[in-house]
Amino acid sequence: MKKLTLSFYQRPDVLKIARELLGKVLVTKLGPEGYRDETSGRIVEVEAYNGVVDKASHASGGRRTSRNEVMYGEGGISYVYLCYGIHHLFNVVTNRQETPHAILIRALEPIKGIDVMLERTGKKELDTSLTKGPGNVSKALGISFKQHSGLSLLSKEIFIAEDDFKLNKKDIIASPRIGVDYAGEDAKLPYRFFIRGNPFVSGSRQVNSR
DNA sequence: CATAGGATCGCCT
DNA sequence: GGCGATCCTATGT
Repeated sequence: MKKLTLSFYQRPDVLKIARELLGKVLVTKLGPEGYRDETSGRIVEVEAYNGVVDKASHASGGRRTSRNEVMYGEGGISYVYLCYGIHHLFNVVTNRQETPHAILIRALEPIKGIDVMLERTGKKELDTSLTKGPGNVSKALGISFKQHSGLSLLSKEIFIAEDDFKLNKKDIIASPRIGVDYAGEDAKLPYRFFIRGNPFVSGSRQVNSR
């Protein structure tokens, strides 16, 4: 496995990067047990947020607050925030400084540390709900907004790597993003990408466009 | 200072 | 498919 480099994250096309994140492996090594608490999973569902011109983005219209400030940083860091008072949502910041592109990681297929993930989520056995949906992803991997927002994705605590897994382009499906109805016309943009037929993909409809 | 609402989830019917 | 949980953040006075 090799870590993705800054040059991967700092490219200008957030849609392309989002597609390329499918099949990569998100790894966290967090908690008191250090490396023993390693958890990882293959990314099977993402959503791209295209900066200031995207009404669904927290950075829409150049909005800049203490919460979303890290979106304006260099590509290759995390943006984690609290949603509905309960869920921590993990994003990858892309592009260069001052261009607030981000990609929400919505679902993983668990690879390592399933026992640790079960412990963190209070579940008894592995089923697809363990890492299906962005709230569950963060919970299983131990990611929280206070501790992990703005962290470098080249750090040893949180990073994304690639192994020899290959994904056929035909198995990538695009659809509108979920839960962004407030964004008007932009809610219809096909900025959600997922791996066809993967059981960990969230949502009831696996709508096909592309 | 007060208030409304959210890039969700899981349980209920 | 409907709804309550739960709390931080943004915004307005």
